[in-house]
Amino acid sequence: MDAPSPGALHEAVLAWYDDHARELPWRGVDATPWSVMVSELMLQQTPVARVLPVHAVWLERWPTPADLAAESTGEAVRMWGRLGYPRRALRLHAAAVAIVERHRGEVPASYDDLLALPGVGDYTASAIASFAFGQRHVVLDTNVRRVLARAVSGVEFPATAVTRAERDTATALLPDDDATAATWAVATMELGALVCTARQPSCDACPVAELCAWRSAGFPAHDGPPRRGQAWAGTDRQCRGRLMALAREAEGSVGPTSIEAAWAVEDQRERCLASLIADGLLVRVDGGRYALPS
DNA sequence: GAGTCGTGGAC
DNA sequence: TGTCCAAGACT
Repeated sequence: MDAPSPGALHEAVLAWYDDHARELPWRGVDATPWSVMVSELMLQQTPVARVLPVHAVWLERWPTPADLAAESTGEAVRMWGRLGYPRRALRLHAAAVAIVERHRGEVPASYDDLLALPGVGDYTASAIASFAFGQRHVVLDTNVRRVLARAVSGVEFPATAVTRAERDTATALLPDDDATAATWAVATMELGALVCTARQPSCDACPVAELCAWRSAGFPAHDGPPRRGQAWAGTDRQCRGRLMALAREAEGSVGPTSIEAAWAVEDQRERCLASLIADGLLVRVDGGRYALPS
């Protein structure tokens, strides 16, 4: 079956979004470019439900980039809590510093300026420019990629990495005017997050089911390389996570007894401590103790 | 371009 | 129960 027409897709998805969009703090009337930016960094590889409480605490405490920039990186890491990938907290802090230094404390509106900030890649720069500033950008996150793969290309999952053809498809579907393009971006993301989900899509509730190329093809199963899962038990990531949890929860520094109890394998433990220090997530203090950077 | 980097909920 | 996966970035 041919790919659905852009006009039909737009109408169906935008109408659905108008009725089904979640009310999220970074979408509210009091959202700021900074609150949008904080949400985007937190949402990288992290579900909305877990971001909500941390985002609220962060914006209460650091309502502007300058407020965060004035803090220690260790405090940012501590307040990141258990969101995961704590280097994002460092990058957000570094981005706040850069915003103060280069942009007079205001989150920049241009894609290029955003892309130059730490922790901001193509997706995040496009998302901030689109959601916070109402600009027209291709916003290709995992949700949008899956929606387009199914509805337009007729396959269950997109390729591992973004392809040229995929970006061309998304570009061709982008509405012409800024405001509609921005709503289209958030609407397709929402559709992927709530309806066109990875494992059990709710096609019965999908506004584009009648237009969907994957559905009309009979839901062919994924035909690419196996999507490998992420190993966890016994990995450096697990070890680093344990060590960071110790440091976050400590009043001051953490001593060797706690550290050795947290991870028994010595060479791996030492390697991870070294990598955490290299990342700027930990510092070594006197007496073989470790702490969040002050 | 493939590996690495946390965490926890859902099924 | 173990597997999958969640608004990616960086090297």
